[in-house]
Amino acid sequence: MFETIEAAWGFDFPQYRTVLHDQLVQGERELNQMFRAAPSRIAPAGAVLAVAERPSQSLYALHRGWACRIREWRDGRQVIPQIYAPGDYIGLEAMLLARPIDEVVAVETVTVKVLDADAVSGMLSRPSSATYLASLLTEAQRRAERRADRLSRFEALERLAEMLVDLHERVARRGTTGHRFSLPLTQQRIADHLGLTIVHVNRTLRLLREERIATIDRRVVDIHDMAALRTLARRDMNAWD
Amino acid sequence: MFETIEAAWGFDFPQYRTVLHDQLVQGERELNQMFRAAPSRIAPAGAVLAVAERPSQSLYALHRGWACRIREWRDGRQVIPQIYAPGDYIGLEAMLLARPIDEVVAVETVTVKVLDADAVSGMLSRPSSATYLASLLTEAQRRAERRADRLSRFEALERLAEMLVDLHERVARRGTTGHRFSLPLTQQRIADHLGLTIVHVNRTLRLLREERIATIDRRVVDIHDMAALRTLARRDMNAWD
DNA sequence: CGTTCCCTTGATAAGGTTCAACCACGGTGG
DNA sequence: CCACCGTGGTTGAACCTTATCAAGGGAACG
Repeated sequence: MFETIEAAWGFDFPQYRTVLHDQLVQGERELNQMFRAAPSRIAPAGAVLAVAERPSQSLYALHRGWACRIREWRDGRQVIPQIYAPGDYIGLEAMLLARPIDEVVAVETVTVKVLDADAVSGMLSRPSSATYLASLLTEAQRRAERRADRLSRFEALERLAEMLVDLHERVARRGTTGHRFSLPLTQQRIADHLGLTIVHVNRTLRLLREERIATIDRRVVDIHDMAALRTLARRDMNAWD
Repeated sequence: MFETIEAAWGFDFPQYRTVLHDQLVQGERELNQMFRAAPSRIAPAGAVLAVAERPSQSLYALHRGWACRIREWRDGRQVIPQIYAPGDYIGLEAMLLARPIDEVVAVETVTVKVLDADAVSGMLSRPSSATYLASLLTEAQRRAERRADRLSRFEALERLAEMLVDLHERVARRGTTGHRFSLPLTQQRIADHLGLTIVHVNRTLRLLREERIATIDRRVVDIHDMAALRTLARRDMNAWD
């Protein structure tokens, strides 16, 4: 067995970590401030918040409603790499791209705060907020890798359970208590997100319903047995939780 | 059908894009310079370049040899979210994390250039290089999402073909011509990367061999029919190529 | 009151895993 | 020099999960 490189080469980590931490805290504050001052907009269900193929160096903060990022395959099928809940930032991955590869669509009426390209550019030139943006990007990457991991190892029931647990946690963090929340996604969209067919999503939902674990009816999720759902979601398996 | 938000709200994009472009070019130059001045190290096959659970705010440039990032599940199985070829940067996703979730292992003897935590911190405080680092993170995220997409839509043969095409492109970009290259990964590792079992990877490799499209023998890849391989890899399907 | 989404269900087939065994090759030690 | 061992690769058979094809059903909206 080999030593790690750091140990072998005598690296050490001084107080750098707390310096970094301070930068992040300050950067977060700055971003929050800018969003507080930013204009707020309303977009109807189906509106395209950001277009593929067109630069959009602006950044959104989703304030109310749900949105999702949609990637279209050339064969017409779609992939939904990300679902945005209230409180999420939108546009991080497209911020620096000349040509984004997918679009963001409001799945119901949403209100968003908008930082335009100049504001984003300004943030990138301040060390604290640039570092904070980088940390948000890191987090986004981590999310993408979690999704990849689940797609490679989880089967349908587990994927669905994981999605519901995740979404519930995200809406719960914003204050909604209880085990019911609205989720304005069609089964087709859920299938596109989980890498399944709509038929199989439907059957899997029936399973959850029959086992009295959770139901999705007319865009409303009801979690009846959170413990069972979490077990299915295998929150104990991953390395990160 | 709805207009896009930008159109509806009258956004426009001025010369910001070229400003961004200049920043990126300069940032890339700066990072290259720092790596040129950075110390070079050799690590043997099996060496752990970065440890999970321990902060490692340093950045590596893989100069020679292959490495891969390994994430361990609590049930003992492993996932390989990324394979590093010569020329790749290592440690981007862990750069800002207090607690990385996976480790990077050299799969053969490697030489790497190392930027320590202070150097990274310094880059983050310069707008141009901070922006460039952010763009590298964006690219990393994109790669992760590509992987997720393939896992959700490709079957075994296509995944394997895609991997071979991708790796070939990456070694070819560094000057190696021809359709043969060394790939020091066991079938188990390939399986962990593609989300398959070792048994099925083996069978799929046999298929590629029987069809005279490609062979992997004793850690050496031979691509006999690049056109067929690219067709299998469905490079025409994605939105981004 | 018809049209249009979206959801639901059955039958069948394809793709992948699991289990179990065997093979090949490169050490290592007697 | 050869027997032994461990790692990694190979193959078969049974089974399981999911896709595909096809058809119907129900609710919302003009």
